[in-house]
Amino acid sequence: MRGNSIETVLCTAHGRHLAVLLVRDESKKARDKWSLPWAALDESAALDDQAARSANKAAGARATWLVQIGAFAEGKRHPGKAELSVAFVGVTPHRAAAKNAKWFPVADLPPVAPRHRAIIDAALAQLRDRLDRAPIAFRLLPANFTLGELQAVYELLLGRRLHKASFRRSLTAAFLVEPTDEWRSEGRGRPAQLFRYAPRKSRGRRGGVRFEALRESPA
Amino acid sequence: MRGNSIETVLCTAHGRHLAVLLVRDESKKARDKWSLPWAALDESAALDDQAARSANKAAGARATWLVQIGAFAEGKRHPGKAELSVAFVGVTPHRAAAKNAKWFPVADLPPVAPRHRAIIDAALAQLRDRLDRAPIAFRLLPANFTLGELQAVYELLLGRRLHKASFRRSLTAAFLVEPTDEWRSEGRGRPAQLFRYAPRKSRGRRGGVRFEALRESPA
DNA sequence: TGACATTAGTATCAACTCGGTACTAATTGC
DNA sequence: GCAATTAGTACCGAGTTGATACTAATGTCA
Repeated sequence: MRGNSIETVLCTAHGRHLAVLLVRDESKKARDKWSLPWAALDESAALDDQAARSANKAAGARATWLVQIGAFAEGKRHPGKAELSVAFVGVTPHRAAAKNAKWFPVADLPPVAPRHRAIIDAALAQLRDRLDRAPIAFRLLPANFTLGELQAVYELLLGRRLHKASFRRSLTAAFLVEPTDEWRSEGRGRPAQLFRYAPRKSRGRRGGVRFEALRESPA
Repeated sequence: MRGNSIETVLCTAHGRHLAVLLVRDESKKARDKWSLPWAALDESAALDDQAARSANKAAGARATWLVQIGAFAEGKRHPGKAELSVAFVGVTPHRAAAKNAKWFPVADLPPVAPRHRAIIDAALAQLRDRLDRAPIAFRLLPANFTLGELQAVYELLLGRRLHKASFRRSLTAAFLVEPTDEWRSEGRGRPAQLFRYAPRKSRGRRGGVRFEALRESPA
């Protein structure tokens, strides 16, 4: 193959782990058994649509959020020997994977082709980076969720604990969720109210400039 | 041409305008005279290096910050008929453009190929989006700059006025700049002290989650 | 030369925000 | 009923924000 390919890093929250969907690569033997879902690039269709279709086929579920993260050329050992790989990252609520596919916790991935490894790393970095600009955490959860679950997803992706009262104050102040009249009893303890993602747009951004993030990667 | 291409959106601050570098497309006649700097993709070199070289050649100046923004396939009328365009956005302090190249204010761009138009729009959106995560404003300015100039760049890119005292408080609290012993007298008014970008890294991010940005594009 | 306009930079303060601690609420298990 | 457990809230001190108003240093022009 001398053309381009399209690959999708589909992520979900699986208990206390963030998981990535990999598919069994039937064309190979013992090593490199797993790879990202990929397909040869079809010049006649939009990139987004191809990625969505590819994710849907591999996971058996629609990606509830999906965005392109870029083109990758390095790491020659691409499964299909594509010159250029256009990569996407997406999320979906957790459910069982389709045939020949499996969710792997990101901390415990099997070996994959070097270019796929680079794509996965970039995808996870983007997921963290865009967490406060795109509704990633909300799309990772089912339509109705408890605020505890939402906070757990944020903590999972950010890798640090958050203050419960502050988290809820900010959330309600942003008018991003609204309560349903359902409650979920999870064994012991008081039942939690279910919420749904229902953002109300605001006009224009307020507030000052936040420089703190610049101290992390001051290239 | 049936391969891939690489294009660079190089930006600078030109007075009160944000400007993009376009090059004269010699192969065409009256219409579509201008296009983004682009080159056929060379499979043997890293994407970043090719983009840096291309920007350097077109502007006659090094891009002080450069990052890939993705692959573009839509808008068939690419100047070189490339199947896929890998696009980069970069910034550079303002200086005169090289031969056959010209800085255009973003509000007053000449007609370009549809794919190039899409790339420019995406590049500017990324610039705004990454302003608080990458040192874009600092790289847009010369090595030494006044805090007034820095604030003006932020206001230009954000499209809104900022509060002077708050801006400076946040900036010094983030340990991103340090004063030089130079002062610049800009005609009338008190001279301004020159600063340089000299970030001191911090360990780990603090603070809660900011949901506000989610209310802008609640897809 | 001195008032004045102009731009740089700082001080003060009230309102707001954040995060720690400790509380109340509703459920299960014994 | 009572302890244990999880959900959700109240309070409060510390820190941050942004409006206003101030001081500082220069050029301009009478």
